[in-house]
This record gives sequence, C-alpha cells and structure tokens, in this order.
Amino acid sequence: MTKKSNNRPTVRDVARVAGVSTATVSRALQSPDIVSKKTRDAVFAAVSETGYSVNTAAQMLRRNRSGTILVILPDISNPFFSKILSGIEEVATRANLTILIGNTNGDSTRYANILENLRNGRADGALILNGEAPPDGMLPEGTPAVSISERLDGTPYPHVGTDNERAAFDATRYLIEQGHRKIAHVTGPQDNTLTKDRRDGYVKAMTEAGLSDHIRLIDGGFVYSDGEHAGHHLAKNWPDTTAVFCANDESAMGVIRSLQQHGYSVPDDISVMGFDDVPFARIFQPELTTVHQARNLIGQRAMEILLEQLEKKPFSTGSVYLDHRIVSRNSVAGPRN
Amino acid sequence: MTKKSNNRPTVRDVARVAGVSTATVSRALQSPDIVSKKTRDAVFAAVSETGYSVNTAAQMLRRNRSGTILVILPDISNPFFSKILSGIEEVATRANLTILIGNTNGDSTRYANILENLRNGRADGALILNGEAPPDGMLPEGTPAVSISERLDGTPYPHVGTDNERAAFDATRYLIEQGHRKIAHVTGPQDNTLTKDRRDGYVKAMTEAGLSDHIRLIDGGFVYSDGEHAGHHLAKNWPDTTAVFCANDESAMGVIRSLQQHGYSVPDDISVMGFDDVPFARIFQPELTTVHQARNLIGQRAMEILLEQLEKKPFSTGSVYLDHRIVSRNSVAGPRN
DNA sequence: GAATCTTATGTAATCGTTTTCATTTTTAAT
DNA sequence: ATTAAAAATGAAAACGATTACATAAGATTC
Repeated sequence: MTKKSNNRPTVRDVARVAGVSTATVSRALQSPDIVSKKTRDAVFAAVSETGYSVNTAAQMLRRNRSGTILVILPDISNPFFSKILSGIEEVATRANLTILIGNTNGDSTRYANILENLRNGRADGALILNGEAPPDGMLPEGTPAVSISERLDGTPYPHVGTDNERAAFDATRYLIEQGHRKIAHVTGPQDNTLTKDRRDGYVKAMTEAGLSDHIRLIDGGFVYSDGEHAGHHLAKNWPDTTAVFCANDESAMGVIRSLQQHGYSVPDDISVMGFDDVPFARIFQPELTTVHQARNLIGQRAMEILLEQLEKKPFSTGSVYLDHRIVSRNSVAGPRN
Repeated sequence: MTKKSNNRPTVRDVARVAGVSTATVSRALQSPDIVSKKTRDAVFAAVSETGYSVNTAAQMLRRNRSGTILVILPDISNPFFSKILSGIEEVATRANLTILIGNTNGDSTRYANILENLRNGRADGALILNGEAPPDGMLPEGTPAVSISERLDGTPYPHVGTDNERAAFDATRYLIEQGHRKIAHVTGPQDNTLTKDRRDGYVKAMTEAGLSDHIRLIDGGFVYSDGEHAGHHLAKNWPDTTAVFCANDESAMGVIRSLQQHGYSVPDDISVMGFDDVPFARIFQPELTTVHQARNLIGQRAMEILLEQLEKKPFSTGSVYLDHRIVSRNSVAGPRN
C-alpha cells in the first residue's frame, strides 16, 4: 500500500515516526548532546522501531570522507603483519574507522589498483607496510599516510617501526657477550631498507668489538629457502663460524635446517639468532632466540599518527621508534669452548 | 579565480572539457560501447587531462550497491585462511569487487559490528569463515552470503569446503594401511561442526576396519597448547597408542612436542597426522603428514557462488565439496612391530 | 526524398545524508 | 513582565553520479 515496501528505512522514515525533521534525526544521531533529551529519546525509539541504519554511501558523499583507512601490505599471510594489524584495528575501532586491507603481493599493478581506493574516496588515508613507495602521482598530493616498519625514503610520510640498526647491534652484541667471535650475518633482500639497517647494526657491533676481521656477510632474503641457501653457503665457505645472526625468523629457520643437514647441531655447534619473534619462533625446534619487535604498539602508534593527520592536527614527522628486546630461547648458546 | 580550486574533479569537469553532457561521460565510462567512438575518445582524453576518478560514494548511493563484499573470519593471522583469501580475491578482482575483511577475534560484539557493514550498505554480501552463525536479525533478510569451511547449520546460506568426514575417514584409513591399529584421535573444539565431522570420519574408518575396540578419543582444540595437553593425556592414559590423528596441524604439532617430552620419538615410536596442510607443516620437524585442503579453490568457488547470488542468478544451494588429499611427510611411519 | 528505424546525446530527477541559515522556543537577566 | 541570550528545531540546498525520458542526428528502406 505504502509506496515502497521492502526498502531500507531512511532518515525520513525515522523522522516521520519520531515526529521531527530529518535534520533533527541526523543531529540526534551524530551529536546527541545538541538535541533535547526528549527528542533524543524519541529519535532513538524511532530508530529501533524502524530498524534504521545509516546509509554509508550518502553519508560519505555528504561528508566527503569515507571513515575508512587503507592498510597496504605485501602479503597478508605473513605472520609478521598480523599483530601490527591488531594494533591498527584497536585504535581504528576506537576512532570509529573501518579498515580496508590491500594485498599487493609484490605486484605493482595490484599496488596501483589498491591506491585507487584513495583517489576514488573509498579510503581517507593509508598505512603503508609495503617496502615500495607509491608510484609517482598514484597517491594524491597531501593524502594522509604513515609508513610502517620499512622506511619509505624520499617520501614525506612519517614512519613508525623498530630502530633496526640499533636492534641488530644489540642482537650482535648479545652473541658477542655469549663469547662468540666468528659471527656471520645473513642479510635480507638486497633492495630493502630493513636489510641495510640490520646489516649496518651488525657491522657496527662487530667493529666496535674489534671483530671486523670476522665480519662474514651472506646475501639472503626473508623467506625459508633464502635461509637454506645461506646455510649451505655458510657451511661451504665459513665452516668455523660459531654464530649466525639472520635478518628475520623465517630465514633463520631455513639456516638452521640447512646447517643441521650439513651435520651441525644447533646450538651446540653453532648458534643462530633470528629477528621479528613471529609466533612460530616458539614452536620451531630449537626454539628461536630472536629480537622481539613491539608489533602491536607499532600498529597502534602508526594509526594514532594517521589519525592526527586526518584530523589536521599537528603530527610527528620523521621516524618513531618503539622498543625492541632480545628474547633468549634455545637456538643460541655459548661457543664450544 | 574559478569557484573551487583544490577539489577533486567531478564528472561535470570531465563533461565540460570533453564538450559533452555528464550523462555521456557516465555512459562512456560505464558502457563504452553505447557511445560513439568519437565521443568516447574525447571523454577518455578529458578524463586523463583532468585526472578524474569516480566518486565511489556518489556511485554507491545512486546504484544502491557498494561493489564490496565482506569476508568475516575469526582470526586473520591464522595461516589456514590466507590461501582461501587469495582465492576469494582472485575472483573478486576479476568481477571488479573490493573485499572488506572483518576480524571477529571470536568476540560477538565485534561480530555484530562487522555485520553492520551489510546493514549500512558498505558491503553487498558476505563470505563467512566464522564457525558461528550471525546472531538473529543481525544479517538483513535475503543478504547474499556463503559460508566457507564450517557449515552454518540452520542457516539458508550455501556452503563451500572440504568433505571433512570423508577426509578424516581417508586420513584414518591411511594410518590403518600403514599397519596401525591403536589409533587415537585428538578432536577439535567441542562446539564446532568441523570437530564433529572429523571425529565421525575417524570413528567410521575405525569401525569399518573392525577396530572399534581401539577407538581412543581425546578432547582437543585447534591451537598448539590444546595439542600439548592432548599429548600428555595420551602418554598417561594410552601409552601403547601407535598413531594419532589430530583435528588440525597446529594441535598435531603440540601433540608431537608433548609426546617427545614424554620420551616418544615421532614417527619411530608413534605416528602423528595433522589436518589442513598449513605452510608451516613443511618446516616443522618432523615434517607433518597431513590432509591437504584445496584452500585456494574453496575461496574461488565460494566467491563465485556469492557472485551468482549478487547477480540474482540461480546459485547452488547446499554444500559444495572440493577435493582433499593426503600429503605424506615424515611424521607418520609404520608401527614398530 | 519521405518515412521509418537506429543510434547517440542531452535534460533533469533521483539516491539519503548533513548542514547552513532562518525561525521558533526556552532560559536567564533585569 | 519585558528583553536579551541561548538552545532547539525545521526548510531546503547541497554532495556527485546514474538513468528514465525526450530529442536529435544518422542510417535504411521504399
């Protein structure tokens, strides 16, 4: 009988039921305090009577923002990212923001498609966990953004992460303190800022300890098979190495397996240290000694900074570093005397 | 000088530059074939000249759909889900749909918030990887949805997954074929349909093989510590067990560690089998023999069925099962005779 | 070359909210 | 009791795209 039967209720329907104007309904919902208690109650009652839920599209259009932030990452299945995501979500939820995840898979076409969400208004700002900076012009001038974990050199975006050089330094020091001298480093992928920082920290610790003669660098990467190759390389070329510091946990696991296949016992013959403290580091055997990053806090802090940008408040530019710590488990021991 | 300077270009700007009406611009962009080549080219040129990008909010409002589908899952960091997500993404991307991920974390308030995306128009349909059905009335009548992996008993949504009873049957048969008789089963969490199906498959295989006297059920769960407890229980109560079939890989790893701590060698003293074939199953030692699910295909198929619903085409109702297979690795061997 | 049929385009209404501005009601101050 | 100030509300105009409808231009037929 009524004109439209099975359509979602709109603000007009609520207004009619509550006996007020649509403007008042909107106000009661968005800024309850500027509406008299009486009308507010009437509106809320009408809302639940009608089953009203705001039409996001209309809201976005009118307000000219989406209430969504875009999280760009290379690989959603990488456990390293999940705790960061939780941190992001916590803050975003508190601020009533939705998060949209964009998975680049290392593909630049995908990356461009994902960035399109910022140009078409589906998202208001971005958190970039991707090593690569957005291709030129793909990200509209002045879009709020924060980079996480990997610095994006040459971009104006603030950055939140771990002080990788310092953490790598600490990790190497830790091995030195256990009595090791011949300590190798398996790096990350060559084009990565993380790789550079961690390598620098290792070199610095070795040098400061007067061990520059023992610096042993092996090109690696962040995945298991990179570690396997590195372990093989190590066994072939520097068999007397007593400890290895790896650029991340996954490659450390590969190194360990590979060394075991070459007859080494870990940690009895050789110690191996990782970086990241992924969940699996505790399940792997030997349990992995590694560097723990405050991933949840990193996510939170990054989201907070993005929030400040979105609200046009002044925000911290440059890098923000959160604390790391060494987690001692079973893959590191003192050297065989 | 012109009225608005730093605003995003709209369809009007494109129309002005191309010397056509906004209607034509829209048509050139949405259905290029119904516009003359000449105007089409002019419009495309104007688009790149102005740097135009459609305003999603306006589009959503006018079209009354978001072009987004909601993927609801309990835990984004669970590696089991990532390949399913890839499958979903592949099909969604092909259909020009954005995917929005909602992480319930097992929290029903979060769940309700996530479902709000369907009521407020931010998403057009849902893929539910969550074991729980949406709370009554939370999901608007007739919303397109498909459940993945876990059946949602009592809901009208189609389901895509593995035939868990059959797969568990096959896994148990596999152990029997290796010569095992005293085979225990560590179940999943008690309230779960997967748990029931896998337990049933185990019981059926045991019974059919005349081994009903050897049925040994241990209440477990899907996480590592569940497996540890189960392993302990097993060592205490059924020390002569020669093989264990676990409800998933993570708990299988816990079982293995726990049995090792009780002095068992795996697989020499006791064989352990998992379920899922998560990426880590190949890295864990001993490498885990397990049941591989076609996770990517499951994601693809589910998304396809959702697509059919969205397009109001007839769609397959009931369950669709994709093939599983046993992956033989090192955690299973014949029994010590 | 007129009549008919296609094809291409334009005009203007519409989607549902928010918000400016104007107006009314209430409260406070004298 | 009057006036001024503050608080609460309403009317109506946006936001930017799509599309029903109307019209114009081209193509086809006789």
